[in-house]
Amino acid sequence: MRIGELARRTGATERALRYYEEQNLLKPARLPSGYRDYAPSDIEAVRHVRSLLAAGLPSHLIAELLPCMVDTGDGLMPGCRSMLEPLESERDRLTSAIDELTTARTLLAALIDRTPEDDSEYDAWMAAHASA
DNA sequence: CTTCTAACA
DNA sequence: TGTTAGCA
Repeated sequence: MRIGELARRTGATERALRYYEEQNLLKPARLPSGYRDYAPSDIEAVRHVRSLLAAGLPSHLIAELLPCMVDTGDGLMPGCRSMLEPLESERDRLTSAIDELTTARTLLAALIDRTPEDDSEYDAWMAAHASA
């Protein structure tokens, strides 16, 4: 399939798809016309790329990882065990990021819940906090 | 009409 | 990344 169809089917822009190729994340064949010719399996590959890129993984790591995921429901393909260490690092980085986001969300949620619909209780609040 | 490369009021 | 120009 050509770039337009892959873009439609993945939600990625054509611009992004060409960028992925430039980053060696995808290596579409070329039609005699010069148009990129993507394999059906690239649909899933693009989904993985978008997810991992959004999670902050460096493209070079994703580039190495993709071929390790090909044709595997779960684990990495044989010969990809060297990816384990960097992947564990990314996993831990995401765990920390999630913790920080959760803390921020909890703070915002509390502020929102404690805020009255209007300022009708403003005077009471002032009285309760009057210092001098 | 679709895709391509290159480039940036 | 968007977007556009100028081709094929």
